[in-house]
Amino acid sequence: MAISLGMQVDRASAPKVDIFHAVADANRRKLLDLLAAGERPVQELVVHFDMSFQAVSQHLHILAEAGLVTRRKQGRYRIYRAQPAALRDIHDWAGQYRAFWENRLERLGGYLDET
Amino acid sequence: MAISLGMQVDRASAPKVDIFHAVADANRRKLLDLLAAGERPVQELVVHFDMSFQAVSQHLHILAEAGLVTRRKQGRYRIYRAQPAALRDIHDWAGQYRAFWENRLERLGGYLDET
DNA sequence: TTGACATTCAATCATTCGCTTGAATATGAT
DNA sequence: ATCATATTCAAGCGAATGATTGAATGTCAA
Repeated sequence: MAISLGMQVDRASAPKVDIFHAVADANRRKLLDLLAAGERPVQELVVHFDMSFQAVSQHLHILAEAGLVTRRKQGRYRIYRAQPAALRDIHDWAGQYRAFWENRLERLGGYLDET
Repeated sequence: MAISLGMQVDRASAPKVDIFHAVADANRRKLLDLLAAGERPVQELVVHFDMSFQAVSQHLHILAEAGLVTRRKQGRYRIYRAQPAALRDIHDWAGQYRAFWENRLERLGGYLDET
């Protein structure tokens, strides 16, 4: 596949922001949900928020630093794409406690109180 | 069942703290992990942190407000117990993106860009 | 009763957060 | 060239966060 003209990709490196923190904000979760439906320029995301354009941009920046989105420059647009593979960590972490809501177990693992 | 002497239970009501926020802090996640092995008094939790006793107490307070732990007074101890059923919400939310890390799909749902 | 222990309450403080506004940069259209 | 568009950069601000310290409360032990 040839390289598209005027196209440049910012690759994700080592995440600088903790994903738990990135996802703690409801607006950022909403952004991820919107992007899950398909990549979008910032413009199309902003309309879903009652917030300034720049504020949305800042949230996207944080998501990018957490490795949850990547962006691609296309003309004067920045097209953001969801990259939520990192959410697997969160999924797995929460999944450790599955027994608590499935079987109403009160304890996990093999530990016992020795008091 | 008769009421145990010197025992009192603080029941969880409607959570006042968002679980995503409660879990955003690494120390609080560590507390949950410790408590998953079995209920513990604050004292036994503190030793695992490089932090003042009171700071740990504050974190436990936040976890309690999020409904992720309950506490029981036993003598002069406060025994905390994990109640991480609410983590199911987080687990389910992150699970929405499962396709991203399982099949490397780049899009979820039925949405398409109509640009 | 006196004192040690376990925990919370309360005040304080530096840092971070989420947001706003205004300037800067870059691209496309005329 | 000029101007509008799309987005980021940067500075500032009030509010929330995470921690500390000291005082207060309650329980056990001598």
